[in-house]
Amino acid sequence: MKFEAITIKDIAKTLGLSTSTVSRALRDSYEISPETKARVIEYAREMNYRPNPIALSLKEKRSSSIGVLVSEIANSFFSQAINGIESVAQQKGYNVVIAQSKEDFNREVSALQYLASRSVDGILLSVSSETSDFSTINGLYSKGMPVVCFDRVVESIDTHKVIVDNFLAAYNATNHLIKNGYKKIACISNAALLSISRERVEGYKKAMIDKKMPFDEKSVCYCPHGGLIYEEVEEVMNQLIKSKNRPDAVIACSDKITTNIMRYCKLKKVPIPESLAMIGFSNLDLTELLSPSLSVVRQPAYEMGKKAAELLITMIESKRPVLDFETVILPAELIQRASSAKTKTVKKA
Amino acid sequence: MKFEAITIKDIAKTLGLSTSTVSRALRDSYEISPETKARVIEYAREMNYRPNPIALSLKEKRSSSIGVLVSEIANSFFSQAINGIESVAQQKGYNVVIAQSKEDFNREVSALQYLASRSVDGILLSVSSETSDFSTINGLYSKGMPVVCFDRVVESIDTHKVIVDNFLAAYNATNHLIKNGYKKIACISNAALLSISRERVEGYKKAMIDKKMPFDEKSVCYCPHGGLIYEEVEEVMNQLIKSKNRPDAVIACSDKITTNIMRYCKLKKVPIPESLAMIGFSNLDLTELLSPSLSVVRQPAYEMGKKAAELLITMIESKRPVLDFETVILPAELIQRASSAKTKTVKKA
DNA sequence: ATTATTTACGCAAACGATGTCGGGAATTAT
DNA sequence: ATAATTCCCGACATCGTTTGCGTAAATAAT
Repeated sequence: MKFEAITIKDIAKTLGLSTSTVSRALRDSYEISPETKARVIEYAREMNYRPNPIALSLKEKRSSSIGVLVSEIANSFFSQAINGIESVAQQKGYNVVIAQSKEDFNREVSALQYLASRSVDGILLSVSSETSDFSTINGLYSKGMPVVCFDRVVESIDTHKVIVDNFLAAYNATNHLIKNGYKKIACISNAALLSISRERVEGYKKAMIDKKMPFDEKSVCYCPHGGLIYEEVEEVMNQLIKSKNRPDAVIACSDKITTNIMRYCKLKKVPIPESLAMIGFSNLDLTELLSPSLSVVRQPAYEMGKKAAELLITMIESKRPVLDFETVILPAELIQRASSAKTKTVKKA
Repeated sequence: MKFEAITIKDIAKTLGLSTSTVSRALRDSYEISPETKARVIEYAREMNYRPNPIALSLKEKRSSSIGVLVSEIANSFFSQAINGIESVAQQKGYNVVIAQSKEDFNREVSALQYLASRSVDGILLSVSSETSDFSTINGLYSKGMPVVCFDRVVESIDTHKVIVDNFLAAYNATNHLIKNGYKKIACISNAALLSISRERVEGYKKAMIDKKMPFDEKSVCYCPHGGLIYEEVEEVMNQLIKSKNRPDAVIACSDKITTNIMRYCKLKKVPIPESLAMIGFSNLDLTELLSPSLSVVRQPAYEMGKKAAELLITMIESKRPVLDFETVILPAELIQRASSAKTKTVKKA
């Protein structure tokens, strides 16, 4: 099947004009007589003419589109961020091409290369949890492709970045558990490579040390696939639960890890918070409806997307190379609910 | 900022060849000598040359990309469907451009028009709940743009369609409530215009009539925004709860309606299922973790996306106009959990 | 030695739109 | 009446790639 849209050439032919004249008439150039303009505009409207964006892109060397590369769109944080990105993009006349890495390094590279080959004017990137080799993105960036990192940033490239204060968020979340009387707090994090993992784990450690809590390196666990796979969470949880130093609370550092821990506790009949308290990073909008209602660290995903898109478009439209870069750090929100509430068996510290 | 990728012209210049020769060498044409081929291929590899897809699109009049238009990607059903779509697209060498209507007719029209202007080779469409005027999509389709509808279909266009057996799903869900002893069952549906709404409401009605249950037209309610806005669900629920014929169970016909009813019941302290049983259409993957665990009708979203994408790509690649169309009807899954369980106060019917 | 064929490459057109340039006709100035 | 100036519009090149056609040189056939 083929879809043949009307072109400027078709209009020129039927109206007995040249393509240049039609083009100028449509762009309301002063060198076209009012009568000709009217004829052209009327006919174009009638035939529902739209300029071919592909031809424009080729000519202008820009596509008026931005690429977004995230690990998964079926993830509340990212879909909310994309909403923020779209709101800005639409307003500024860009459209958004979304690609998923699924936390897979090879998919990330091929997605980047597709986006790169001039089909987008810039890229918003949140790297996959597998990625430790940044040569593809570095290569693109050094050749002049505007890139803004959000959430999971690439330290090695010097550009705008939009993140949450992960350190403080984890610090506060851990503190909240400590205040509620929990003593043996474990931390289950995303892949160790990720910036967000490091920052969150650091926040957790600092809180534990500041409050002089017993702290054991074994109580920090990593899920290389970010909890996407239930079994990796199961394994980590089994280890924690069966260890002689069984934790009484846990902080989960990603959306999927959070929900998979809840699933685990339900399956294994580990009552929350009585037997294990928990708080997790999550952007799901129904954590209040879970059983028990879930204490969460919520990231301002929509705002992050918005800000990242604004920075990217500024970069794209800047005439001269951008030299000083911003790292926007937004605060996360701590929402206290039943899953981390004080339990009677725990004496206040 | 500008990103200048290497072109065939650059290669030609440095190697002292013509663009045609380079092009042919890269496509392994027989009329290029092995030595020249080797030179060109080696240099292209070295410089990481990629053909400009925009130039290709212009020349070939195809973009090797398909457009997906859904109401919202931050919706489990659609994000799962998109995953299915992407899996097929990637395998067949297409990339996916995603657009959201946010249930807004104007956004839908402008998204369609963007996709239309030759930037995609075909469109996968699930219409917005506001749409009653299908002239844009009809116009595109009649001009030869391949379109496949999924989930929310447009009856007036004759093309491939991929849906769930909504009638049967709602029939079974209603029956399930009846079997568990509920008598006054209300149905809260998405916008009345949508195909899925009509089919689901019909299934509900049929079950009520078959089982000789008291049936009142007032027990069918509609949310024009598909439950996206909490307040519209609140209003409907207030009416139902306060009516003299207060229902003892409810069937919710969309994801957002389902979760917003739960939110309502939690806020208003309406115990589920004791005071109001419920079952809802939902593709969330943590409905088991809700309080109470939620009975759901689950759609095979991933498979629907896959099938729809396959049909679309077949249409796109078909040499002659496709004339006989398929309507693929997949079964939904009924998952019984606590929210619709029998309660002691209800005698078995 | 002359002609025919093959080999290996370049030229130019095309896709749709825009912008630069140039020029014919009509109007105004001299 | 002639020169100068507007006013409108068309021809052409361009973006990157592919492809049909032409062709010089090399080889093969006569």
